[in-house]
Formats: sequence, structure tokens, C-alpha cells
Amino acid sequence: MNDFYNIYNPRTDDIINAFNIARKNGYVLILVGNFSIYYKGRATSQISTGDRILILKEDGSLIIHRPKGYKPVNWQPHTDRIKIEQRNDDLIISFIRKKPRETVSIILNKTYVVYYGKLRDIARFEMHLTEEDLKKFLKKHPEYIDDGIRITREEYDIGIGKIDLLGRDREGNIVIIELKKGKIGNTEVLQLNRYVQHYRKTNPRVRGIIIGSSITNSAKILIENLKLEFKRIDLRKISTITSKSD
Amino acid sequence: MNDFYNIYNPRTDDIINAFNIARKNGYVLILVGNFSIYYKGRATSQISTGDRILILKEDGSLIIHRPKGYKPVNWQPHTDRIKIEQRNDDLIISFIRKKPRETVSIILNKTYVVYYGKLRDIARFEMHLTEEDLKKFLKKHPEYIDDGIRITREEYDIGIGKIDLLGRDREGNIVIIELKKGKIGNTEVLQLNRYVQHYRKTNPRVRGIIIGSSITNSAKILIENLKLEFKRIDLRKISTITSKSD
DNA sequence: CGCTACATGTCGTCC
DNA sequence: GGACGACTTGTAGCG
Repeated sequence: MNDFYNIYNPRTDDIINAFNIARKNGYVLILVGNFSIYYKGRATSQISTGDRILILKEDGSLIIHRPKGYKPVNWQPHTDRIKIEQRNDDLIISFIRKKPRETVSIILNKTYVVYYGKLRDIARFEMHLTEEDLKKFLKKHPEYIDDGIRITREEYDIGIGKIDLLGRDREGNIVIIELKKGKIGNTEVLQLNRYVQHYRKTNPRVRGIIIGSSITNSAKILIENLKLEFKRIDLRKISTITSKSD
Repeated sequence: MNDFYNIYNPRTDDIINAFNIARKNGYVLILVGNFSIYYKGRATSQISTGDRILILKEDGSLIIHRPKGYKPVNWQPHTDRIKIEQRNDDLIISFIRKKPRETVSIILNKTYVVYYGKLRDIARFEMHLTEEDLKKFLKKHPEYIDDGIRITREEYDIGIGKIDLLGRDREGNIVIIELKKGKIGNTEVLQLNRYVQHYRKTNPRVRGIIIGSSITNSAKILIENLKLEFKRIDLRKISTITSKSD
């Protein structure tokens, strides 16, 4: 990282300059300062002055953090335009997004430090133990779902939604399988039931199986009422098998 | 902000020191450097070296950002323990969370800058145009839902979920109202239907009304099939009324 | 662009 | 602590 600039207690000019240079060159800019924030868009929000961290990334994503909490207090997944205004002693910076129309504005009271520079990161991010992995595993090993099940389709779009895995059991029943990595709740059961109902309109021989690592009591009752099935499968336990056989 | 420390091209000792001081004093720490990341927990992930920004907040929340994108590449909503190891020339820092058991580890290749200090922010965050606001408005002005509706309950827990607003119309029907600030999809319709079914088990005279600013085609069809109602209400348009009458 | 469903979702809130 | 639903959810994937 050759180009990296850092300004302590920057003057208003310095801050404006920093934003302009960062935007022009595709730099990441970090500002730590004391400011208030106003948001207007799908919702509205406001917060008076406090010490916060602002990050403006090279692609225009904006994240503002308070000293506590995982989530940013305000943000913008993408900013199309930045407007900087000087009003008396204040510096007002507005981050504008076009769709949906949303604006995050900050009124800078005091800026402790601004720094900006080119960050280089071309690495590929890899994640595992996702629902996708579970699906791939069960497609290869349907016997973990139930004996005699054959998978015929994957991510099958039936117009009203997508079926994770579709198959047949050895009695010739259609088997609709809904996967969840984690715990099953009512929402997930209803999602499966909707697909099952869709098939049962034309064919009564339909089974619906929901797969997850656990289930809530309420969902368990719902499953029984709707004549569906639950199968407990923990992806983390299976992962050892996967790494061996794959 | 009196205590604010900043180290360029810090040595390994400096980095260890910075983390220790930050943790001890409840400081926020920001590190910009080149490092790889490993995550193991509910899922697993890995990414090789690249320039990234790490923020460790005073409450132990950890956020690691790449130079692009709104979302952090890795994170930890809370870290219970930080383990720092020196292995050859590498510095390995692990952020450990107990429940769920998850670990984010970084292997530092190069650290450009570390800074840490006390950030003070006691302001209250205020948000409006939320579903909560919509609910309050409609409780006061049920005529916006339909003529002759009287609201009797709010956030009414019926065991299988919570009904946003419960009321009666002038024909004596029970009216179950589900609110959404934004667009209605199938999930929301099914949620409402579940509550309606629950009531219809003992009483056939039940109406279900779902309120939102718009609706997907698929959800519209589903609503008709299930004999439910959709009412378009845009909170942003209503907000002018609210500000006048409230 | 609309729609659907995932996510290490996180987070509040109520039981 | 578990369950449930909102969220400025964001984001990918598909038609």
C-alpha cells in the first residue's frame, strides 16, 4: 500500500479534499469524528452528535459505526453522489443513493482523523457448511433423508417458489424436500406446506420432508397437523463424511 | 477525544500492545493491514491475504471489511476472548465467541496502521416510518383500513405468533390485520393466513387483512385463493398526516 | 427488473 | 434461554 494519507485534526479543506481524492481514485476513506447523522429514505432516522467511525469504500458503500454494537448505526449499500456543503462552521456531507432514493447526511462537528488510500484485495472468499453444501451432500446421499429416496430435481422452480430437492420414494410418492441449515420454525414449515399443497392439487401421493438441525416445539406440532415430516440432519456432523468421500 | 493513539507500520509488539490496551480500557481499535482470515462456527470460511480494515469495538464486536461492499467479509457480534499468538514472523489473532461457539482468526502479514482510542457516544438513536409507526397510526385511524373497523388489541399473542392488530368490523366479524411497511410477498400472506385459520377453527366469521405499500403478483393470487384482503397503505404518504395530527 | 429465498443474518421483545 | 418477527435488512440467482 504505497498511497496512504493520514490527516490529524484536519481542516475543513482537508476533509473536502480527502473525499474528492478518495472518490476520484477509488480509495477507501476512513473518518473518525464527532458528528450528527440524518437519514431519509425507506425510513427516517436521526441521531445527535457523538464520536463515530465513517467508512466510505471505493465502490461507494458507506458504513457509519458507533463505538458499540455489531451493526452500523447508519449506512448506504451504494452511494451514487456525494454532496459537500459548508454552512457557517459546519461541514455537511450527504451521501445520496438513487434507487431506492435515500440520503444519509452527516454534520461534522469535529474530525479527529481522516485517512484514505488504495486497498488491494483480490482474494476469493470461500465459505462452507452452507445450505448449498447440505443440498449437494443430500443429492449424493439421499439415504440420509430416508431409505429408497431418489432425487430427481434440484432448485426446481414451480412458479410459486423453488423446491430445494424433489424426488420419489420407492412407493412412488412424490417427495418434496425443504432444507434448512439451522433450526426449523413455523415459517419454514409453511413454506414447505405451500409446495406440497401445490402438488396435492393434482396428486394426493405427495410427501413433504423438512430437514434441519433442530426444530421448535410449535413447528413440530404444525408439521404433525399438516401431515409433513421432519428429519434431523446436522451439517457439521456430516462435514467429516463429505471431506472423506468428496 | 483526548486519548487517541496511532501507530504506523507498527511492530508486532506494538500491535499486541494496542489490542491489550484497547481491551483493557474499552477503546475502539481500528487496524488497516494485509491479512488472511479464517472463520469456524455455524459455517466456515477462509480468505487469503488482502488489504482489509478491522474494527474491534469497546463491547467486543468485531467487523472486518474488504475495500468493497456494504457487508463485512467476516465478523463477530461479540467476542468473549481474544487470543494472540506469535508464530515465526506471523501474528495470529483469534476472536472467540462462546455462544454460539465461533472463532474468527486473522494471520497478519503486514499492518499499515493501528489506531485506538476512547470514542464517546451517548446520543439516542431515533428512527421513524417503521412498522411500529404504521401500527400506531392505524390504531388511531382505523378508518384508513376500512370503514367501521374498531381495533381491540395490538401485538396480540395467540401462542402460534403475534397478531399486529386485532379488531371487529361493524358486521361483527373478527378482523385480523397484518402490517408490512413494504411489499407483501407470499411469506407475509401465509403468516396472516395462519392466524386466520387459527380463529376460523372456532368461528367462521373472520376477516384477514394484510396491509402494505405494494404486493407481488404471486401474493395477490394467493390472497384471493385464501379469501383474504389486501389494503394498500403507504406510510410515507401518511407521515404528513401524522405530523399534523400528532 | 421483479420475485424468491438464504444469511455465520442481527436484534429487540415477550414469554 | 427459546421463540417469533422486523429490518433502511442485504444479496445472490433466476426468469
